[in-house]
Amino acid sequence: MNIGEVSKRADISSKMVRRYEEQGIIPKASRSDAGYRQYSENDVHILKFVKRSRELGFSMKDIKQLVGLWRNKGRSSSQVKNIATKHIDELEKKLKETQEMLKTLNHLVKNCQGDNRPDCPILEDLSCH
Amino acid sequence: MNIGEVSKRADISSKMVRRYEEQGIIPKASRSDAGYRQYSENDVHILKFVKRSRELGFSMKDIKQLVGLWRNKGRSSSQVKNIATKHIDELEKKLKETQEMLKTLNHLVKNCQGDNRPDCPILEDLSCH
DNA sequence: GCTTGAGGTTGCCACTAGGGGAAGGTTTAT
DNA sequence: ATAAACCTTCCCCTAGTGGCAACCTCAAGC
Repeated sequence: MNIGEVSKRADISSKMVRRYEEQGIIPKASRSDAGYRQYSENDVHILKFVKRSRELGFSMKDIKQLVGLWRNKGRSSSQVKNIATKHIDELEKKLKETQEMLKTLNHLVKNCQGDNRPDCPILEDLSCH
Repeated sequence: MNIGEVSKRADISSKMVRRYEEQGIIPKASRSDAGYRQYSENDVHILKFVKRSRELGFSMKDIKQLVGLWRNKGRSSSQVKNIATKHIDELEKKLKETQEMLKTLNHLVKNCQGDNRPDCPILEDLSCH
């Protein structure tokens, strides 16, 4: 399988497949005589794993570790759980920050007339802190 | 005022003050004979405006427009409101995505024993989609 | 056999909003 | 006079991706 095929099957751009290889997230692909990367069904499976991990917001660093654990039958589930728990903490922090921003922004927008006049509570807030 | 002073007063690194100038977000500073950037109270005010905007999550592109509107007394508050409303929409989209991730992750983590055994529902989820 | 088009290769630049540091000039205090 | 603190520009780094350019290869049609 060439990179175009594996990329279609895993729904990941060829670009990112090469990048994952560079970063050591997926094993180095073997090459054809012409230097084309060659892939197997197993590679599709790994790439789908990576894709699903990205969809859950894991960083590349986390995903590298997760793939390693996935392929290591001697792993402890506690190692996986630790990575996921840390990730949850980070997402919750970001969530709270976003909620704070939205709270303020919604309040400001509600009080802004949005007409032709220049008076604007949004700008007033931004300029006074 | 040199860049160090203005940077302390606005609580923005000197690095970013220079960068905001490059990007046209703040006006180009005049220079001393030695080439040092010179700032006024008004520049501190603009930089605080930028900082507050960042705290509310606005992009640099948005902030450039917001600073322009702030300094333009002929503005319409509707222009400001439009920028803020679009930003709210984007934040809400991100918020929902993060909540979705958290929902899944919390469910997976809850079902993972986190012990010495290799069996792990988190890895099972990641490998099956 | 030759051309054309699709798909592969590498490498470089861009974006988000910054951080770090080198190499060198200036100012200020001792 | 000299050292410390400050300024300048320039380049590289972060994470994750898109896009482009130059070049190579493979398969199909004429």
